[in-house]
Amino acid sequence: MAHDERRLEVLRAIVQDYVSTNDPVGSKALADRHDLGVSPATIRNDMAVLEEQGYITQPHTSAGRVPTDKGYRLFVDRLSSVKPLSVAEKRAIERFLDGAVDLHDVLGRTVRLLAQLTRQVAVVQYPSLSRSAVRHLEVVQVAAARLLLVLITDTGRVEQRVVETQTDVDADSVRELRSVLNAAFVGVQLAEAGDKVSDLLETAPEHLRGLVGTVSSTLLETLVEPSEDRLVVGGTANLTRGNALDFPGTVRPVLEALEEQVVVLRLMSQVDASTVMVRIGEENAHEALASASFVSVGYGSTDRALGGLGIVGPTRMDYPTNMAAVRAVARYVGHLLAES
Amino acid sequence: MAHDERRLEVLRAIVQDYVSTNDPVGSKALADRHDLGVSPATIRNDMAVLEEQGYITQPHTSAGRVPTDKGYRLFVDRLSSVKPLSVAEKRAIERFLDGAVDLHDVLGRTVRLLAQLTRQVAVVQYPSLSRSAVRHLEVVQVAAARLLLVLITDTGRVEQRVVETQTDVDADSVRELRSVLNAAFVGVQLAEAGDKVSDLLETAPEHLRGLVGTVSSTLLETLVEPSEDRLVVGGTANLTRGNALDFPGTVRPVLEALEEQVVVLRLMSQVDASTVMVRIGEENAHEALASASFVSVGYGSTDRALGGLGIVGPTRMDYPTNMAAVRAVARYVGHLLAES
DNA sequence: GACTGGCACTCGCACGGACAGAGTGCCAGT
DNA sequence: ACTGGCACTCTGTCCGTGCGAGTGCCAGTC
Repeated sequence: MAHDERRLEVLRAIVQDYVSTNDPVGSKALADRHDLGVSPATIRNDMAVLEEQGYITQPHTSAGRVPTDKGYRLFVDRLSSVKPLSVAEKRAIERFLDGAVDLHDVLGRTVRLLAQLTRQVAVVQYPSLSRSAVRHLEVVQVAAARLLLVLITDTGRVEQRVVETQTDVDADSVRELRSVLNAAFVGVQLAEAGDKVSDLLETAPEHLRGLVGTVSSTLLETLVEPSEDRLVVGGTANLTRGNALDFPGTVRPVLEALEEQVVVLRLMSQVDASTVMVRIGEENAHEALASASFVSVGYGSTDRALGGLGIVGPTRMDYPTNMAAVRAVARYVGHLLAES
Repeated sequence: MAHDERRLEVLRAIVQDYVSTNDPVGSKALADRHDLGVSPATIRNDMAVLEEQGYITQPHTSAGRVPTDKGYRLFVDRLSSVKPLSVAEKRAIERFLDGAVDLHDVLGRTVRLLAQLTRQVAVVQYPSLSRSAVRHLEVVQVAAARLLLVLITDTGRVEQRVVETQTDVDADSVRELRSVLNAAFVGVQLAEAGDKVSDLLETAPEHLRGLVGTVSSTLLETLVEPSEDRLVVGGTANLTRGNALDFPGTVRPVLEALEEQVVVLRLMSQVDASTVMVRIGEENAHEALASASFVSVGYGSTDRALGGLGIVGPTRMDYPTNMAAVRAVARYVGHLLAES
């Protein structure tokens, strides 16, 4: 029906105008700025219907309309296409990320880049341990009965734990332990390392059994602990830009949620590497983020997402552009980590 | 002179009241809340003098007085004593920090703890590389001509770099390289590692010269780079508490400075472990922090500060309590890192 | 039946005056 | 040297008014 067509067109126009002007948009302004081919009065009728359907709302009687979460949702799903980045932006991504010296540096640059491109808060998750494989295990003796265990993954993460042994350990045992561990674990996915541990306990040389047991249990702890999924946050200053309507009252709860990390990590756990995920306002199912949107995607090869990255901002954001930026950065980071 | 005595007493009272009530304080309120033994009129005279001397100021004519940076400085230097922490607080520190599994965890807990204790933004610096010694150097081959170099310090930091070698390397060379490097560097302060490198180039076996050269130069880069001084920031949500007077206009520049890190790190470079450093407002000599105070101290043993930690907040803060908290946390962190 | 122009209506907001309250500075008195 | 009293200044607030934006509705037109 031509009717519905135009109504959606009106919704699209409202979203676009509101995002760019930062002001509730009225029928007259819409008619002026867009070629809808109808008069403000007609647009008003359409708006009344859109409001009834819950796509838009007015902050107060004599103000223009503002999209609701549902309105943004429809916009993202059906009314917009991801806007390709400019060549300059692609260049910027490369220039910004090349020259990173290690994983920490890559992620630090990524979060700054993303914050700068989108002018929102950026979040980047460390490659999930459970999706990494062991590249090397190092054992360093720091005291007679204390070992430092260092785990290096193929994704560049380095985790360390101190292990207290029941008895003193000599240098030979350390050497032996190191080669036993590496022989058993190198190349193994961490998610499957649990199984290997039991194997190892049986096959390990007699005199090392105790040591291997102690060390292995620490190793397992390191992996099981899901809180070890780290998050880098940047660009929080961007929260202070924008409209008073953007966050009701204060940005405080958002800042708190970002520091909590847990909240964001939970959202992040749902990403996959092929499609950009958008969570709008109340969809986030967490009070602090009820007035925020979260745009994220997994990075890594398409068949294996190593972790996620994304942005957090007001629901009033430029979704097409931001989705493009998030996707582009994720791709580049994926390449970067794959080849290191 | 009894005069001056009382005037300082008045200043102290103003600072205390302003910090706790968040409102400019007038002569009457002062007379009511403190036993100064004189009438409001007399206090007014004292205040006029204090204002003339630049210790206090009034936001506008009919408001009470507010301390200036200079006023806070005098308060910190001469009018306050560091307030000891309650037993409960000391308990909280121990409970909070014990059970940390590695350096990252220690610093993460520290920053949360400090933010919670002081209700300000907390910053913690990673142990400075230049003040750490090598505990172990690990070389992992990740491709025919690519090595991963992992540096573990006695302070628990782990740094990694990828090294591209000119020619392919075989497993034996890697092993040899590893032992040569460890023999040369283990126990050496990183600040002095530069000297060792040239020694090593001469003493290393002929066939390893090239390899040692390439690896060493990367190693040096890692250390020279001062940007590798990392910073953990937490409790930024606390910036949104408090008075409109606290930060003129917006907290934005403060957030930006915290993300920059460089600014804070430069301030942090001046800490020592024995005395708590307080920088008030304009003293920070950086525009973004002109309305903020920075309270910091070094951690580590008293003779060797490994790094710094502190808090950033409005100049209107409870200095005695916050200084105590910063010092107490630094001590505990120092112990913790010393024994690991 | 769909669209449009016109019109009355509702609000929020900016402006301005009046007012109360807080706080000061000054002065004369003890 | 201190104090009580007093006039003064300034801000924040409340209220009434007018304006403008934007709407909803209705009668009229294609």
